Amino acid sequence: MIDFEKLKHVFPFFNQLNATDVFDFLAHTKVLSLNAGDVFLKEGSMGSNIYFVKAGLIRSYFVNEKGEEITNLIRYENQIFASYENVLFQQASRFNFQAIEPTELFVIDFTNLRDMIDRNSKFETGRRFFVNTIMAESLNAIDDFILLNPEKRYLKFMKENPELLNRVPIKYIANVLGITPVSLSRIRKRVATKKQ
Amino acid sequence: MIDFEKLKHVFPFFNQLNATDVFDFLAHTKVLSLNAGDVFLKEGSMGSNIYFVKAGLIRSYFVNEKGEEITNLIRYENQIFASYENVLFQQASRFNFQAIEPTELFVIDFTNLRDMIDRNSKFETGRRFFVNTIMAESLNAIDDFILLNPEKRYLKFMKENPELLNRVPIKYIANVLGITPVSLSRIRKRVATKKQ
DNA sequence: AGCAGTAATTATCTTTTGTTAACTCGGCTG
DNA sequence: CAGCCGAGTTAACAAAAGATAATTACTGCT
Repeated sequence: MIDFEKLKHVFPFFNQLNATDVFDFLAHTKVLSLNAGDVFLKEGSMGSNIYFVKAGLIRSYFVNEKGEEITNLIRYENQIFASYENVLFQQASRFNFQAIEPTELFVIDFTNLRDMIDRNSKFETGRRFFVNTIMAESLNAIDDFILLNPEKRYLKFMKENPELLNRVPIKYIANVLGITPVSLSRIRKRVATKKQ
Repeated sequence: MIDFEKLKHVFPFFNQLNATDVFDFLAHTKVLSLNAGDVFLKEGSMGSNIYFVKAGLIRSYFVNEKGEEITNLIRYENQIFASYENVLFQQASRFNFQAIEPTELFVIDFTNLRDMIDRNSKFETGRRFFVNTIMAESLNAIDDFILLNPEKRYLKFMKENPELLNRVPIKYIANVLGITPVSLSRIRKRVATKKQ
């Protein structure tokens, strides 16, 4: 079942919804249950889904010219994500999306959401929240790349996502930080010895 | 005067506007004329303006703890920008915005734009275009930081903005690329000698 | 023209990262 | 249980970037 308390925490606009609104919302959502390793959205595929992580952990990645998988996004509980190409531009997804752990996702079809918005303006707040959240994250990420060196980016990432260290391969984190796994390993050692 | 042909080129939704729509739009825009060096939007200030560069060139920057100005955005003709904190979150701008050359900007108050959208749904297309454009740029920029090393980022930047080299101090470009001006200078030398 | 101030390059040295490969450690499987 | 495989660390070297300072190139100004 859906944990509405968490939803309210994450999506402020939920507080404004009455029972009818909630029913309306639920009618347009699906739940997707995944096993660890499942790729549920493939590079090249179309769609207009927005995902909300109810439980578990996913990553987005692609395969570079050397055949290596490069992870560019990690999402876990109470976070929201989408294939931006799909949702924003009606284009094929550039990335694969894979569950890292057993994962439960809410799936909201953005096209349906648009219908809902037309019928109920309260949902507009939710849509805007989604877009603004992604935008804010993206802009902050860019500023971090401009401002911080890899070590500082790692420290900030760990501060903001302390639990991830035990849940994903470190090489995924290295990818997201824009450095090699070997270099991250050295940074981690450096940081560990610095602390004492 | 406004160059509608250019506007149509940059903003597809303009093609859908009739004379009345255009009049409506113009009633909510202002033109801002700036001299080189003018700071027209200061860190800490509020507002909800979206800017369109009619002519000239601007940058966004902030001052770090060492007192150095760090440029994080450069915009020129037919590009659109805003203080995202202002427009998306009704918060104080984190950055200063300065004209680098004599510059003419269209200023569109986003609050007014919202009124316009309510009265005329065609403008919704324009609003979405603005948001999607910024979003796409941001997401691409992040992928570039993850994927490309400084040299490749520089080459890509120059390919996409060939004219900028002669119009802004190179150190601004270095900032945007997330490297030091000294390092960019070396990269430029390396690239130049490689070519022959 | 001469001067001043800033930008850009170059030089030198230190630090960090990339690359490749070896090695260790667990987990998984036949 | 032995063997395998992948993740993570470590090592060694090359390449690149940061920091600082000196030098050169430009621009604007009087």
